[in-house]
Amino acid sequence: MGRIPCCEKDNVKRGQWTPEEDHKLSSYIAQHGTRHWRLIPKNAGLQRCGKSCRLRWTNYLRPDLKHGQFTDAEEETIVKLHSVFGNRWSLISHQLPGRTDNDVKNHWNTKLRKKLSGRGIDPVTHKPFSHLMAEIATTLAPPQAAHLAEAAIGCFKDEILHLLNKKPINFNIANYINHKLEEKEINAEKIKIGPSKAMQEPEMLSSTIPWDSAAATSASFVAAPCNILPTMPEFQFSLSCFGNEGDASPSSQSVCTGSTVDQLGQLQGKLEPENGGYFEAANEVINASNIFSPGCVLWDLPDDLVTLMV
DNA sequence: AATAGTGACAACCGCCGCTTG
DNA sequence: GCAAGCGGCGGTTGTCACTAT
Repeated sequence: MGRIPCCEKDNVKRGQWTPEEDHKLSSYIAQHGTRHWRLIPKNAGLQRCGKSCRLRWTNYLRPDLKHGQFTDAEEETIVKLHSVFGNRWSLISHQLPGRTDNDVKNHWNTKLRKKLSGRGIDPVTHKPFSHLMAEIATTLAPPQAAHLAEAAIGCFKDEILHLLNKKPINFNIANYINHKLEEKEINAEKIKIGPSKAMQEPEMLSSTIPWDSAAATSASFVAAPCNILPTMPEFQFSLSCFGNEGDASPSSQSVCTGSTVDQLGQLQGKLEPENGGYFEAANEVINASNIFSPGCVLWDLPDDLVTLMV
């Protein structure tokens, strides 16, 4: 036996509120207050459910509400509080005068979540994606870790997709390698770049001139075969930078397949680019100079996962 | 110009816990 | 102590405007 509904569904209006309805509700509440929501629509002459009236009032009509854009400070507060309270929107909104739980929730779901993802941070745990993967790798035995990692990637699929689609970083490996072959001197530090920097300055990665080591911190990479790959004269990865400083630990090796960039040849075999020569060059550079340090991981995603994502 | 896709926001739904009789 | 009712909450869906194709 369920609960008795708070109003008779057949006799109530639903959907968008009209200005007239807003006026009726506001006027009534100004005179009588907000006690007994069940009685308010009846007394105010509204064909609405009491619950609907309450929502309309608390989320929109209340005079103390702010209706404009969220400020940077407000966003920062939301992110901080969300890292502590999770989806306790009411709790969070109480710290933001003039904002309702619905406002905060909507803003989080439409903007902040993606913003965090764009920075390589899992919006649920507020940890860098690479940390989560590394945790999985270090806490579980390889078979379970691989399984869980696949599940995790499934969970992060939207975020990863967002990164790949919205913030693509086309790393022109050919130009980079050519440049490095000329230099004959590779410093692993030079290929480490902080994710935020990378997001801000993607051209650093596509430039024929390698990025500035001054910008280097550390990073892990997710590599998925780009669908433009076969058509490009140069081999390209679609790379997304994850992680923060300190990520470059051996434990952050790929838990999907156990492959690191040392196994680029395998990746080559999988992808079968027409320009395999670049892989030879890549391996040469890698072997000679440790271009990708062990901590810099190419996530060699299983084909079915890639298919899912792409 | 038409259509599809996306983002932002508003509103609804169902569950839960507290209050009240 | 118990059940009904209410208000609050978080998740989900609907709607509209704007943008891209």
